[in-house]
Amino acid sequence: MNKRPAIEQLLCTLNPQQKQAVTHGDGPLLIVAGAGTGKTATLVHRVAWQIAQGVHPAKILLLTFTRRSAKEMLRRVDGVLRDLQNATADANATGPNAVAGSRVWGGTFHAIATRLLRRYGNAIGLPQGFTIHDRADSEDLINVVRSELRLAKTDRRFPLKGTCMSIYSRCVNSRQKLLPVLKTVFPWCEEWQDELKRLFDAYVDRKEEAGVLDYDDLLLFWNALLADDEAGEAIRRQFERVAVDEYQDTNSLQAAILHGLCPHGKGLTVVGDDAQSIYSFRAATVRNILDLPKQFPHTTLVTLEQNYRSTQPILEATNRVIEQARERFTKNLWTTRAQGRRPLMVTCEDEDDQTDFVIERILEHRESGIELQRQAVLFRASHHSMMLEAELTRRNIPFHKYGGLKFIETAHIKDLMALLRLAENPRDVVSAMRLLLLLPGVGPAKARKLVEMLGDAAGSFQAWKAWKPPQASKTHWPALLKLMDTLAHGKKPLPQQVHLARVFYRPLLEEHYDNAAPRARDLEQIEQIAARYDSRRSMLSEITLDPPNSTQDLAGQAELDDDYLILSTIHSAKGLEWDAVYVIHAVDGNIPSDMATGDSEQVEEERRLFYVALTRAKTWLYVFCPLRYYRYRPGQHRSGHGDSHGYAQRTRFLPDGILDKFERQTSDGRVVDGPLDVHSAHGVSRRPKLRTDLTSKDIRRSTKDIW
DNA sequence: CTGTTGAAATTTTTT
DNA sequence: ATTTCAACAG
Repeated sequence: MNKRPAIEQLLCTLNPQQKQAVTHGDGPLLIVAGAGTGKTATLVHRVAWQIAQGVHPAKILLLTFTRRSAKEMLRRVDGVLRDLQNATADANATGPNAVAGSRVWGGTFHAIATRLLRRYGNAIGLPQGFTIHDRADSEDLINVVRSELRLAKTDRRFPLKGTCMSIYSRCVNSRQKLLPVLKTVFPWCEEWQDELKRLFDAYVDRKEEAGVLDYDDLLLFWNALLADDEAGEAIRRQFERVAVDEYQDTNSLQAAILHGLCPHGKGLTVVGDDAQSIYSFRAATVRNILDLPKQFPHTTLVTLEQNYRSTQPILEATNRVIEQARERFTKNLWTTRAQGRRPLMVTCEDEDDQTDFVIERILEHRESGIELQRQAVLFRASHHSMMLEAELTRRNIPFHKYGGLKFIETAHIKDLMALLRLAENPRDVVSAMRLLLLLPGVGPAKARKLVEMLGDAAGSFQAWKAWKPPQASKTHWPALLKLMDTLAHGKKPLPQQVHLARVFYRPLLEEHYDNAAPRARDLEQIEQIAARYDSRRSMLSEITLDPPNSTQDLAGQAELDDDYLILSTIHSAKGLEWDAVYVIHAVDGNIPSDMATGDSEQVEEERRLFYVALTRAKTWLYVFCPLRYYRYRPGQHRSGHGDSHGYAQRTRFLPDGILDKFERQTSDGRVVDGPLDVHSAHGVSRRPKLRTDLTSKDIRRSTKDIW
């Protein structure tokens, strides 16, 4: 087995720290990797190196934060392996392609959990065909229980379903009891402790009866599986090596799973950056990464500090931002990309101004050779990009938005999915209720009755044959019976099943929603992509675990050769990089979000979030601060604009002391030198009009008149 | 029992 | 602006 030359070749592109990480043996390894330090490359090479050392690919598990990064990593692992094989081909050292055929296991915790539970689930009494509830479904089910327990109408207001779900989820993911969770995270719900307990008990029972798992269950059951003597052992044997990306954003339950996978840390590699932990709202805890060496005493620590992404001026600015953090982060990022401009802080008059300026700059950069795909606009909350989206659409600039409301979460898609899911799992009460309530003349009472009938008949839709539908659903009902009968057999090819469901649903769609036509087109898209899945079951789980962001996303390759701009929430931008990055709405109240200024822990997380946004930039970085925000006061008539507005403050994460790391401009192109005067942006002549005829301000004015 | 209407409360980030 | 809840008409 003489693979030395090829491997040496593989390693020569790495710096000494990266090399150390890649060639580390099988003791527990913690890689603390600052932003842009080649963390993905290191992880990919490590996997390749392990395979070259004789570990079978199928025995390597790669846990990533998103499906997107899983795909990217697997692609790159394949690439490196191919290189390796080509290099060793003549030495005939690789043997009969042990490698090319079988792939590394890769995916999110939830996706991997699903695969393992389908395979080993019966060891802990899980039905083969369990369906998965997304967040909204889980809330619906908890709402059913909530009203059954008559918690909905108490004299004092009981927490809403979303809040209940958050509390439950927090308990599961942080592996804490209800009371401490209430005390620390939901203090205003503390008085409901007993009721919440009853609620959660009943909720768990209902999931069990329905043969359904929610997101939290996927982790919970995976963890339970590892505790099972036989199944746990089988899984541990299956994975000799486990690597986890973005470890700073894992929670206690996920840490427990890792412990179950690698009881003594053998074969475990963990990568992360404590300065980039931004998911505490999902019960992620930075303690996981900080305490790993305590958990596994023999842990080797490797720190990556050489940044390959950004220019020196950008790094200087971002380093200053994170230095302000209450907890000190010891890494000091440096780069050899010395040349480059300081990041630009642009003070705009208002959001319209910001929109115009951002678009103008994007087009300029594109003209100078940076295609749209290599540019991204980042923002704190999904709706912050609404005006920009409207303007981009108007100007026919293609864009792709990540984060925010998912296409899959729209009502009509959920309706169709509920129908398919009920066929897959007739015990899925939430799906059944959703479907039945669509029928005219059927309300909660009749729907509940029908669900009960279905349950008594052990999920056979024959049970509905005898039921007499209300007048309004005379035609729908027989059609539904026929449809469910066909789908339940599951004999027909999947695209045809979706087609039948779609045809049945069409009239209901028109009855329930105003704009039926575009919605119907979305459903056609679903039918189109159905052919890509092996089975209805895998289609349903994959779509709930990896929700496509848009129909374009679903369509997949079709759009790929077109160039499009990236819009993304900062959270969704994690781990990615672009040549030009525009951070918009960098104003107190947005960054940090008003919702998160309660305690300093939260503010610190918002700071890291801002840091994540800034460190996405390779060459060009823009930060925008609109000064004036229009206030929407319902009831008060607004004539024209400017009469009801407020002034915003630049984000507190860019205090005066670090502004020298930025170039500063107002949106009319003037460079500002002295301390920023809030009013300096006013009354100055506007810069020349853009190449298009109207500015967004004109548009906004015209839409105001319609209201 | 269903479907509609109006008033009141809430308003982020995601697997 | 959207979601939730209670009250009322059919």
